[in-house]
Amino acid sequence: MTVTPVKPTLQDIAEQAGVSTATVSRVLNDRPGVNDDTRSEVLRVAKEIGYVPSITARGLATDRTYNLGFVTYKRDPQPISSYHLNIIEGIDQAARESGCHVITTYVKREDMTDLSNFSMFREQRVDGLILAGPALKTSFIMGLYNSHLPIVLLDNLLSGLEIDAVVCDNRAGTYSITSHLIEAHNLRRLVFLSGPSHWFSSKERREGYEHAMREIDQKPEVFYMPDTTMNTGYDTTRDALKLFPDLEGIVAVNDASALGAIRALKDHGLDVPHDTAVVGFDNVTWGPLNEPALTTVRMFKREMGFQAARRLIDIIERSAPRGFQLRLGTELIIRESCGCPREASEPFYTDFGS
Amino acid sequence: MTVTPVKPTLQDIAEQAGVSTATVSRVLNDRPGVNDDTRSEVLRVAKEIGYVPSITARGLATDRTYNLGFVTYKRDPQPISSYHLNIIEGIDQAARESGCHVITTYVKREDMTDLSNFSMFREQRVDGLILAGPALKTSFIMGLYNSHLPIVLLDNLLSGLEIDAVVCDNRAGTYSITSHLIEAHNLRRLVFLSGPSHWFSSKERREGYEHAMREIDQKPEVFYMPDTTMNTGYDTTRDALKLFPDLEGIVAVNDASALGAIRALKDHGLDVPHDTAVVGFDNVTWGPLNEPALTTVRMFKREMGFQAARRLIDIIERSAPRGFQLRLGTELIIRESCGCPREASEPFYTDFGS
DNA sequence: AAAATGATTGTAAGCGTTTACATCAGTTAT
DNA sequence: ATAACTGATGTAAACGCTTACAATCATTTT
Repeated sequence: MTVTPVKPTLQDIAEQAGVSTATVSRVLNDRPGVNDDTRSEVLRVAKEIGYVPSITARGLATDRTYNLGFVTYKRDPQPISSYHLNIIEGIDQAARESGCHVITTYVKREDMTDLSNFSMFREQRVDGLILAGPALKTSFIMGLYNSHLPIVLLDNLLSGLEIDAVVCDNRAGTYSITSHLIEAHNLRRLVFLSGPSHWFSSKERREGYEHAMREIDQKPEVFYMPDTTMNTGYDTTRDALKLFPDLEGIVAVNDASALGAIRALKDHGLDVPHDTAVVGFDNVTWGPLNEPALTTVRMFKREMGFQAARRLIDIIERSAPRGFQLRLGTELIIRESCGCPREASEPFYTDFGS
Repeated sequence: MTVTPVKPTLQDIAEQAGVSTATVSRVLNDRPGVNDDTRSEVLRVAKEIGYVPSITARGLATDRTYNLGFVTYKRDPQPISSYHLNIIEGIDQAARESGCHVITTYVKREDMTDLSNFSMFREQRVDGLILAGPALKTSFIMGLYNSHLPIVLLDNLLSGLEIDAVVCDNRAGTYSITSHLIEAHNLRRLVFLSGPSHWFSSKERREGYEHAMREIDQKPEVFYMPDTTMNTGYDTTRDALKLFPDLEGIVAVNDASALGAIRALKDHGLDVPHDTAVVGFDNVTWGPLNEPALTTVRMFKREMGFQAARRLIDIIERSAPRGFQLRLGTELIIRESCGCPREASEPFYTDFGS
């Protein structure tokens, strides 16, 4: 059947349809100024010979790659965070809708020191970049920004810069979940487990917590952690317990550290949520599986990814004005770790179902 | 500083070094037959003007994209499985080592019906494809295979075909974990929760279980599930309980369904592992956090991804002979859900840490 | 009837590489 | 001294598209 698996080109269509390559190109790109009969004939031939455009050739001619880059951080030996999975899903969809594909890469700390390590990427592979997460170095981001490659930040923001970003309303999120602990469960002595103070989302989340605390004239107590992993959440909770033995609740900057906190409290002989409430932020898929099921703030990661990609494509294709910041809302997910009664159980949308 | 952000080309190097583009190309590709002085001068100029090759142009000339595709299945509304994360990590690394990048995409059921839906990918975007997981349709894979695009399967195998694959030793894995239940915990009445019977890994895993059961002259009891999610594991376990009220243990085809099984047993008033043992396969990151911590079989996913990518690159670059099958070993991870005592706790390498 | 307009199509020059082939200057062999 | 080789380099044609510009022809306008 496929004796000569030689790919048909624009040229071939042109010959068989008896027109020039220019016309074929116009038809294939839906450009105006082609007679309807010609158009349909070209389309027919294209279909008949199974034509597929060469993205490479098109790329060379138009100075594009039709690829979007998704860059995020990886800390050895931790695995890549599943946090990104939903984001990628959104990015992938938006990309498809515009005929783009997504190249994903995971940079380590050392990869960020010199941009030229990253040059294959930066210079040639993609039309633009989505940079996700708080752990990417500012100097790294700035370098990219200065290179004039279109970039959009996701769940991060560099203040004072005309740099596009999509984030969620971190402040409102922690404010509402902290308020929930205060109002629904009558708790007051709450501490906040924060990520590094210069991380954008940590900072905003802390502010939401502080705001809620001040409303009841309670002094905010913040623990800054070097990272926001479960292990660190565990360790930091032990510290917190020493300083505040009468702790009533922990507001964690993310779910991972919240889960660590719960472990630490349990190991310390405390009951969660009876003795101490714990809440997180992120709504990881394991949340409902934990005992107690984790109360948390959901961020719409899929949507964030989608919007970030959309934005990036706008910049690339329409050279849209830069410096947009899109802030998405959040949703309070009440489960048990705050002290609420168990609800009818939700289906398990775990992300490891194969 | 960057007044004219115009990318230097081969041409520019050639002019400044006073040689032809052919020579520059030879130098840049480490080809022999260039005088040492010329070579170093070219290199110097290239560095000085900050030259970076255009992968697109090179691609057009060499008929390559220097991109690898990673394709896997996504079932709405389930999120993308974190199962892939470790695999991707391995792929990414191997790709980098060969100057390639990885384009990831998630196909849905309907995307697989017609290969031309997938054509952008198939024909132009990548030099080869890694197809992961058991849920990709055989017709889809066959279509790709027949298109002469280099592909390698991961955690899947199409028998009777000269198609490259990297898999793990599923049989040995379930055999050893089933034997563990039998020998260490003296259990006999064990059922197997299987994925669809035509899924490669499910089939092999079932065989390992059956082998162990036959060794003790016990009739294997297999439940075929339509998928291997936690929800389905939950439901199927309820069914199993009806048929076999005196069940002593469940060997699940993967961790997700094992976790669902544990839930179902608990909801049924049974204690795991005291009344019923449960074991999984995969070693997902949630395993150690579950109560009881999950006993399972570890597959070296990172390594599998790495090897698959390596293989693919070999095929692409050296047109290595086709039809290799690489089978990696597994590792028994003993935790509590089989009935073993709690060990000193491992660090939490969750995959949701920030 | 000449000129202007507009719609359709073609021509050909890129885009930045690679590479088959040609060239040229030294060597070495005759 | 000529022929034959070698090693280093250059020439120019691809690769498969896009697109500025030119050309053609049928209508309209004057």
